[in-house]
Amino acid sequence: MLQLNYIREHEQEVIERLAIKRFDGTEIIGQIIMLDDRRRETQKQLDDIQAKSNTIAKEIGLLFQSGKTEEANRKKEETSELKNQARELNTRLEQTKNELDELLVKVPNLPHATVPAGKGAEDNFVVSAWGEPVKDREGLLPHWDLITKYDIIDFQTGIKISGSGFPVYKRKGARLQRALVNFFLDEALKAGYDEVQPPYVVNAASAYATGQLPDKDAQMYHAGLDDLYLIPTAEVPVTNIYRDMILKIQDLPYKNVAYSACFRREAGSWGKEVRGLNRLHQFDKVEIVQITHPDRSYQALEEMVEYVAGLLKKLQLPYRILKLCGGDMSFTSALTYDFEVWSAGQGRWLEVSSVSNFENFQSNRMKLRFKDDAGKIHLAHTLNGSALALPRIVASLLENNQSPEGIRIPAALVPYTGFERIGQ
RNA sequence: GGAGAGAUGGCAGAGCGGUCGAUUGCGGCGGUCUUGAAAACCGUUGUCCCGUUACCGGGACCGGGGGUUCGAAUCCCUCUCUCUCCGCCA
Repeated sequence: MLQLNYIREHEQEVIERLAIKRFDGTEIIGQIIMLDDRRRETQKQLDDIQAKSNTIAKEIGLLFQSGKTEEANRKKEETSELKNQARELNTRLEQTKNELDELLVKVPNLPHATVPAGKGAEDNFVVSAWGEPVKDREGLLPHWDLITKYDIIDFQTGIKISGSGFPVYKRKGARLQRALVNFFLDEALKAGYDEVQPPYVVNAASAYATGQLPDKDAQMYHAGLDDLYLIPTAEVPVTNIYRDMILKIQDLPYKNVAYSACFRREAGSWGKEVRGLNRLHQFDKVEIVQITHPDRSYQALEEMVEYVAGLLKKLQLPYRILKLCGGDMSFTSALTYDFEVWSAGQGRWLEVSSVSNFENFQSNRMKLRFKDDAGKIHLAHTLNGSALALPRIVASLLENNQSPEGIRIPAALVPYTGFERIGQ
């Protein structure tokens, strides 16, 4: 969430920047400042009363010790009124804090100054592109036909076991999954990321810290008996490693990579656009996360974008990089680049990665800070990116590399798959 | 799942109703000594909120929440977690 002090000191600027994200902050920002004023005022009054009570309590203690019981008892009576006042103020303070918090968590992150205005996906800005998308679809099959043809991914059996969106990967399909995961992890290690294996279920505090709660709870599977959420991305558990921590400045940046299965309910987003591997309830992803100094986060973002681009080049998949417009950005992000690969059999671009800088929006929620050389404490910046999500990579690999002789595996992946071709 | 014990500052570990934000040790930082280092000695060492923002002042925090009391790290209730034993088990 945004920092209160920043909101107070830059009220107009905050409202203007939120408008880029198509969020009308005129009313809520005013309310937040008003509630914070009330919070401060109440806090001040409460502190004063506590100070008085503390003084009297100490005096009573001394009186008892010196045997002046009568005087002590007289003093006791003085405190009862103070106690009532304190109780009242405390209740008001708690209420005010809760109201303030409820509003604060509804305000999205401010977009970076370079984020273009825009309504939705159609207004995203194409930053760069690489490779030659095959536009002639003559004789090319979409991946949902290819997986049946070669019997490598089985949606029907997945439906029997779990439901739609939970495919069973078989034979070379299963081995391709494992190969991609290992390839992505090894590449990240080479690029200096530390590998971690996080839990796949998280508590509410973790989901709240990265911004999945309170807004997007309908997108997560929830294990009600234990009140745990299945992770929609490894971003959640990996970033939460650093929750409530004060890091040493010289240890920054922290760079982690994690493979995990990801679970998404995708409530209300099913349709023909999302056939086959285009959208699943369970999928595999390798995620990179960085915790950086505020002065270095945009440099880190560029580095992460370069890194993801390198992966796609090694896989020889034509891609383009989009800078998301305000209207298409996520709630928590300050700047996001999306990667899309060309899918020849469907004749369209598929989003395979999203790389974002959250600045201190997540850090502020999760109290992720660092101490500088002077001993001062500041919020760190958090970033993450998919590197990469498997299903659409697989879709694109299958569709782009199909031939009468089968599906050709890109050279960089062959050491991991142990085969060069799917099919004959 | 059953029985018992516990949760205190970066770590270890005292305190069990009143100068306790907390003894002490280790670690960290600064200094004396030394050609340099080690050792020794001296000093310093948490976070958050509010006011002043040079200095400083007030408040809160001893796992979370609630209660008793003039006053709680200390007593009571409750939740969570950890450890030991038993059970179950990859």
